[in-house]
Amino acid sequence: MSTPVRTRAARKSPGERSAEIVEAARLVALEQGLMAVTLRAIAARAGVTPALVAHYQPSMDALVADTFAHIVAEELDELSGLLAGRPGPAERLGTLLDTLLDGTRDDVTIVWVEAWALGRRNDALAASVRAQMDAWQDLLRRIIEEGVDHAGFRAPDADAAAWQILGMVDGLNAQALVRWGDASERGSLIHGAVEGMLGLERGALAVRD
Amino acid sequence: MSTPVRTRAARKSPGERSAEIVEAARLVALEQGLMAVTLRAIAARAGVTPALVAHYQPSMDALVADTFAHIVAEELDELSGLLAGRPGPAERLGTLLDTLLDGTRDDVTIVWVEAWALGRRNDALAASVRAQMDAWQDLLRRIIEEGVDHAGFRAPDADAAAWQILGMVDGLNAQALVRWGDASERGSLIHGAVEGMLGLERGALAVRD
DNA sequence: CGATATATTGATCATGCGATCAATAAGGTG
DNA sequence: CACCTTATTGATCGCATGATCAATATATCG
Repeated sequence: MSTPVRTRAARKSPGERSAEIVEAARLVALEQGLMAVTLRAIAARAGVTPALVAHYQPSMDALVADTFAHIVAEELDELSGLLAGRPGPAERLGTLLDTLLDGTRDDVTIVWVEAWALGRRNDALAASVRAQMDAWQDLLRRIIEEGVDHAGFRAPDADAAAWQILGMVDGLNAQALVRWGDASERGSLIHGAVEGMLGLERGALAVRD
Repeated sequence: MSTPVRTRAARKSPGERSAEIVEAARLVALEQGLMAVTLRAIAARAGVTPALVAHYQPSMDALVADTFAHIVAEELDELSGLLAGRPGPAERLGTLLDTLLDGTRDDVTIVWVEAWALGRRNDALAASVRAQMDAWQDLLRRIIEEGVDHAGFRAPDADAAAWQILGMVDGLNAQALVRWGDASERGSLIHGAVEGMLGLERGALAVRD
């Protein structure tokens, strides 16, 4: 067996150790969901004792909330960077939808779904979920507004359209957690719906590489 | 305090007791979510010992799956009955959307959200979720097909449209679990989106009583 | 080099979970 | 009424959770 003989963890500065613990929590959440983010799971991941994890965190509720925010904010950053390289609103919107529904995001989706559920009993998590929802809606809304101004999008209310699209993305992804899901089928669903909602012709959001 | 002195539960037939336990599980799930469906919670609700609840159920996984199916199927039945009284496809679709997003369904929504999450580790539950999703999509698809035939709906693919709408309904409801939610705002979002997707004029799905 | 501050640990507690089983008591039957 | 089937229970096990704290070991500083 490869059961490593546990040796005492090297002494490190609080800042460094704290960052390691947050990172371990992030990995646990992505691999097994937010509900699996426990003192012991994080400790095992970080090569440390549960007591040390507890020592660095005020409470599990706060740790779960931080872990959620960390995961989602990081993905938002990455996607923002990816979108910056796209020429126009239609390409940006198409890339965004394809990225969010490409079928390789179940790990992040399960984090969202569990956050909605756990948020009912974890106020800090609920606040974090609200903030992240707003951030994503904001990104989407800006693209739509830009498209209305410069790419022929027809959206009388960009704010509402952004919520509608975000709702459908979240709903389809959540459903896909349990349903056998052909990613391309899901992608086609969201493309068709969004093209219809924004008055675009079919295929307008197709990503051409 | 009103802590009732526990007396031995009256002896009942297996069928009757089993039904009581299923009903108690249903109430627990609606009040506190699927994750709170435990032997002890059900037992307290049914006025019985945990051992008896265990005696009547093969496993908790199966009990949770049954509870989910019971709750969702019952709601589908009720809604079907309600829709039967509506004159045409537009009225049926409008009533369906208003019912699903009227802001008084958080108890059922939390059951759906937790079912998606728990379904990853409970095969019976996942199968049940799939079946119920199909049933709801079927109801929606039939209404859309009828609308295309007789009420001017423009949906080249009724099957896809039903999945799109169901995705948006589930997504918006799940988000509303954590977000302060003005129900009328959500209703307006979904009405607007669906009217756009089906080529209907604004207000076509408004429910007129 | 020795002293001090503190990062780290092992042990332990209280709680809640599903599950099991012998013991008990209630109801139906002869 | 007596018997016997079985619905119901209390006790208990093994496991996992978050939390706490005195004890220990290590890095840093004087």
